[in-house]
Amino acid sequence: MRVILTRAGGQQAAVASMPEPGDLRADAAGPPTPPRWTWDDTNRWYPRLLSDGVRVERAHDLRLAHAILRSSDLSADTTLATAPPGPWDGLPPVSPPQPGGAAPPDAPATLFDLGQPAPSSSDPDGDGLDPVAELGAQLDAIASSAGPARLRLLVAAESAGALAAAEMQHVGLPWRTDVHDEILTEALGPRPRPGERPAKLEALVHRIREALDAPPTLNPDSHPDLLRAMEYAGVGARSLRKWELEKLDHPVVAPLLEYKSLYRLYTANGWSWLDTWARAGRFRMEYVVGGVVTGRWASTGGGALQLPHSVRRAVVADPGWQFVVADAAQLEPRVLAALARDEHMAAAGRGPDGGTSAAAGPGAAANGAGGASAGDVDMYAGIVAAGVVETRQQAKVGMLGAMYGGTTGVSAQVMPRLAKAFPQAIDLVESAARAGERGEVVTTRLGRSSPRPGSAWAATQSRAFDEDAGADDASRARSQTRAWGRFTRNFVVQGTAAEWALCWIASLRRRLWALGTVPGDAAGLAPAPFADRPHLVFFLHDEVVIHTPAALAAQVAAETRAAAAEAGRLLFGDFPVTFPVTVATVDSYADAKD
DNA sequence: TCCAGGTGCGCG
DNA sequence: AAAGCGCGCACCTGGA
Repeated sequence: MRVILTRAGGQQAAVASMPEPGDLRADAAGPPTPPRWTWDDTNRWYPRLLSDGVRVERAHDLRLAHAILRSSDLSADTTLATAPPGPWDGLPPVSPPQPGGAAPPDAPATLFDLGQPAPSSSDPDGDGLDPVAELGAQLDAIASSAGPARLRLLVAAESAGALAAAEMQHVGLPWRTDVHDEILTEALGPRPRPGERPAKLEALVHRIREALDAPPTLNPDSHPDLLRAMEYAGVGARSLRKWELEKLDHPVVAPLLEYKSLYRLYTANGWSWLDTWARAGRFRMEYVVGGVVTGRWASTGGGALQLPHSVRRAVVADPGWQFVVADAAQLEPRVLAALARDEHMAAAGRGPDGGTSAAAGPGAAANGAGGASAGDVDMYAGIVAAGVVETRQQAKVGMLGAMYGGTTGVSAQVMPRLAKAFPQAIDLVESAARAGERGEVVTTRLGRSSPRPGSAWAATQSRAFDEDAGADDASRARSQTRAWGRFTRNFVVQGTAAEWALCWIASLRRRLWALGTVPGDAAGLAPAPFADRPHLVFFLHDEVVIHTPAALAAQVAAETRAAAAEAGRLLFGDFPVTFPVTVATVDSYADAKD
């Protein structure tokens, strides 16, 4: 049974899909399945519900699901995918409201008027965005696809991710502006007046000019300026990259490297960042769910996914609360092992002894403050123990090379040994690369497909075959071909890892809610509906931060591990791959360093 | 004065 | 172009 709810006046429609009768029967013994809210864009509706203290358990985000189903190889033959481009294609995401900002013009005063009769379809704005028709088309596309179960899970996970993202935006990341200011003052000197450099930067500029014997007009922020001065002084640098400068032996190198590092802190996460982004003790980032082609999240505003380690000291839990910081250990190689169903590689991931030790299971003990416990199931150590390579560093660089397409250095050296030990895993990434080189699409475990190369790609390829094509035309085409192969090679791994992470947080947010509130009166500073409950505050590809009443920290830690195991089962069934999680219970994010 | 492009670095 | 993937952001430059 699907119940359609429209607000009074009907300018906007939201659709709630109620449990099917079968679901109700299956749940007869337990609590009823909560409704799945279906809407055009989670960020149009959910922030307002959260402001009213309402949490939504399940959702179906039509915009996100459309993007997946439209391009998935699994649903390529469906009506939805073969239809001409429509209004749901390329729909820009709704930007969530900023706290204190004006309500968006189309924000409804109340979400629903339950007295309204349910329409069978709705296109109130006449913009072609009919959520009822679109939901029907999507459910049909999933059902008639080549992988209904996979796509159903992917759409559910993507939508759950949208809920989690909106919730994290709602509560914000606890941020101590006073601690941040201390960090800055310590590194840069006191906050400068507008238009002036911080004292420590100014001193470094003088040292740089001195070392180069350059005039006071030398602007260290101007690359052409600086390169010219360095050439004149005979430094011999081709660029200003850190790794390049480090190779040089010249008095300017040390102050210049220090200047670049501090300059970065000052411009990217300095006082003006603080003024703009850390309001009222919280950093409210805006996640862009599905913002990366591979399915990873992107972010906009404040560089939320690039918070330097040097300022994480400012992320401090509220009084009486703690952070549980959980990190999926060696996520991508484990995902690769499972994707390829490579038993030997999966066994290496179960630890140096192949997983026979009791500590290797998902039940590995939760640890106390500052501790971490995934070290004994280090996959790279497992690869060394299996005799594939000599050192952990070789294992790590080799695996990264396999997944990224490295062709030189250590990664190229150890590749033959990896290919011999783990033929199925290496075959998988190699065929993904070759498919990309042929201009073909590759697809993740749950059905997200890579984009096709753009028109410029084909143009470059055909130019290489012109009669008057030169050697550089050919080499340009070849390098472009290889680059696209590296992209598709990585896509299957990064994209499937992103799916694992979506399932992880989807499971986790459900488990955290189920932990309930703490006994007694421990309402914290977080807004409703999370004021007295553990909740997610940060997500970074393979890492989560949970803000929790201290009394629940141990249970939260256990749930992060259980959720990781559940994510593994959802994606890979009973294939014996493990996803150990490094967990730290801390007062400050900086104390969770891996 | 605005904008695209290049450069470099933060994160995973 | 480091040795290979994916991002966001700040700055400078040079042209409109």
